Amino acid sequence: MSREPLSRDRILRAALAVADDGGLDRLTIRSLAQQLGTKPMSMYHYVANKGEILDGLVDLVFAEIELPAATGDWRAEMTRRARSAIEVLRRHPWSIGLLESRTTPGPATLAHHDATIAALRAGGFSIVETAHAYAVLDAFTYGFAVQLSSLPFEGPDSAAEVAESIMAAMAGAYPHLAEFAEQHALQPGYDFADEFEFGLGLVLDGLGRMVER
Amino acid sequence: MSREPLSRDRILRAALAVADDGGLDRLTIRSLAQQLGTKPMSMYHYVANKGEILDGLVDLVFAEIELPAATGDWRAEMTRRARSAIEVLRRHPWSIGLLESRTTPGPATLAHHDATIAALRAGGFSIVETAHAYAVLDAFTYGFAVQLSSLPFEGPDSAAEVAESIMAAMAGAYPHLAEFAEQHALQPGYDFADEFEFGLGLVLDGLGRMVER
DNA sequence: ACCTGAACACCGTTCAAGT
DNA sequence: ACCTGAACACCGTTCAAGT
Repeated sequence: MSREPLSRDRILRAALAVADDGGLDRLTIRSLAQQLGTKPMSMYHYVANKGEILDGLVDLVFAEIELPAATGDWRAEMTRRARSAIEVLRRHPWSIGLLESRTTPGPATLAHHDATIAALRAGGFSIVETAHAYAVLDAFTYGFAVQLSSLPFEGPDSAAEVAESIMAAMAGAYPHLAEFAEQHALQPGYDFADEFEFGLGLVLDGLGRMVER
Repeated sequence: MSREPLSRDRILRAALAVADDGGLDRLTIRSLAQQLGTKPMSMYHYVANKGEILDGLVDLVFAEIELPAATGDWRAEMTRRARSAIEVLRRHPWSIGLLESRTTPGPATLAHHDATIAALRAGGFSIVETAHAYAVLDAFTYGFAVQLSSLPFEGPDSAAEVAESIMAAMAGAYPHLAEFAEQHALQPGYDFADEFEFGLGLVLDGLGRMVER
């Protein structure tokens, strides 16, 4: 089928595709080789081991996040960056668990850090303030992505069904949780993703106060 | 060696010990059996599969986090809870990647959620405000734990050495990142963990403003 | 009832061999 | 130079058998 020669790039793009539609568990050297129309061992000419593929994937995901610009309007740029990051992590939920375990940053990852620092500095943040801002922004954004990905339900329909049954057993032992679920989280219009804008606004407001005083 | 009979509890405690000193990769059914002085298949009388062991581990970790009390002083209770969570996650870094992938909460997990909601409600938070607060607090706390665990270095000594060499290659391509690292992150007294209190304070201040107005 | 040996269908990776 | 078959040391889990 695929007659173009193997390459590190082609391997990584195929790995991204496999992970996107089967999750990280489905991504094995063997399945990857099959998807590429080669044999497992062929790939070891382009990557040292599976870890290097995972590192490459993390960098591919980072590359999809919009880079902030050093315009001086740090709030607009950080908002755009955070929203883009959440979108990208929703698109590649399998990557969330990976970002934490891989400690060898690739070029796109480094470029992303560089652009973010540049945008904050251009907005008037000192180096110490930049450190504060970066830590709290990324902790919030990344943590929110984790929460989103670990919600037990996908659609708003299944949510109610799944939870309703748990609820009955729960009401006695966990009254506050039960009340919260019934009156809020299980209501028709509820979407946890909406909490992102509140939290992001809260963090950005706090940072605004930090630099103004 | 160990003559006390096998039990779900004994299996989970052993699994926690294995994960604590070898990481999650080292925790296999086979290694666990050996640690317990039994054979792999014996454990299937107490747990359905490995996933159930992982679910149990997550609940054991949750059980270690201090429960907030419904005293009305929500800020003190949320501070205590967040600090405790970070401590616990540092003690069991392997669990961080697990919390996200396991979607069947155990009793300690549910009790934790219940107590947190109760503490916020007792502090005067409406249900909607509780949802806001819980989302942003947990996103920040959990995300910060992830950042901490993915730092490439442990001690403050190795930090400089590891990074110094990267820095040289980096300075050209990523000038802002290089400047930031040199002038801040690689300075002797720097400890990323210190950013936690800043971020937590920022989030709590924001929540305080939300409930006061 | 509780435990376990053998076996199955998988992994990532090494090593020696093909073209 | 690029690719690959066979093999090794692992996995989690099923199934049938032991006590």
